[in-house]
Amino acid sequence: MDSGTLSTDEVGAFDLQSTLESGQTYLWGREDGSMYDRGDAYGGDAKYTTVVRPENAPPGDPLGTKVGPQVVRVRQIDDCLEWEATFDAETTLRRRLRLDDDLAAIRAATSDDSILQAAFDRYWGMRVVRDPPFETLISFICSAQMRVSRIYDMQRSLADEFGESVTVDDHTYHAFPTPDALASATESQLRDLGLGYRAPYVQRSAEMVASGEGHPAEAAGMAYEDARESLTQFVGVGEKVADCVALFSLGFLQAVPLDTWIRTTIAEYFPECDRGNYAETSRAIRERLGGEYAGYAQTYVFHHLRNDGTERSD
DNA sequence: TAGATACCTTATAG
DNA sequence: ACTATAAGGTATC
Repeated sequence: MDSGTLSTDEVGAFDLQSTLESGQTYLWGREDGSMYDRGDAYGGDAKYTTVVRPENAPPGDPLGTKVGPQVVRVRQIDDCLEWEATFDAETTLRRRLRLDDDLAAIRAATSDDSILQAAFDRYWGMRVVRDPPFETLISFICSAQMRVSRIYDMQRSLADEFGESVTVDDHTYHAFPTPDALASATESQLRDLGLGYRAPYVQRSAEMVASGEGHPAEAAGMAYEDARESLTQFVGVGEKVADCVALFSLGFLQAVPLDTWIRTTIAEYFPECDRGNYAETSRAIRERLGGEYAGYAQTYVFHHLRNDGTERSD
């Protein structure tokens, strides 16, 4: 196993638990098994694991020289991010966790509204993630009308059932399924995993990618609103899910997914931004929150409201 | 083209 | 215990 460390001196403030347990990514698991278990506790120094595929690596990433699924584990001890992996994972971690983002500059470019500043203060160091496009597409197709903890369970079930396995240190992990694997699944098999009406959406969208009809990564080079429109070609993907893929995978930091939480926030704090339809409301709240970094603002507000809004965690 | 409705499943509130 | 409601919406009519 390779290993290494990254400190805040190198990458600025970061908060691993908030980054990985804020409903942005469903590709990591906690070694203690309590991912998204509220109630049980603080995972400040928990160890997180994910399985990555060499074919998802950008040019120059040491990951790209490997064959078959690879494993990365990370934990945060105070100001230090410690990792161990079956390859030299620093490049991958910097990219996937957006460790090169200048958080202070991003915050400075967003609005000074109290709700947003409270979220920044509370979870300072949280990063927007940059997950692989296909994985993100499927995860957020599954997210429709679903709680975060259940979305996570569903992705875990998909991986266990259809993903390639890899064993490290006597522990077996499963990679996220390939487009081929999910395209070959039947609706009935997917319903058995509890996907409900999302089952045919997942199968058909996977089939589109597997057959070459389209790929979510193709939207990366487009102008933001064209990218969002393009992503809705996939079955089960409307404007909201398209924004999630744009933000959490394709690097469109201006994307603000209009979910139930942000809609509540708009009604309460920014009623003038409600323009009656998705596209116009999206533009208004994007300009209001932070323009090119509005998606970062949304991610902080979402996590803050979901974590501290209605429930008492203490 | 805008608006209403059905849709799987499960955790939680009442 | 039992029912109603809502959960990071979308497709269809």
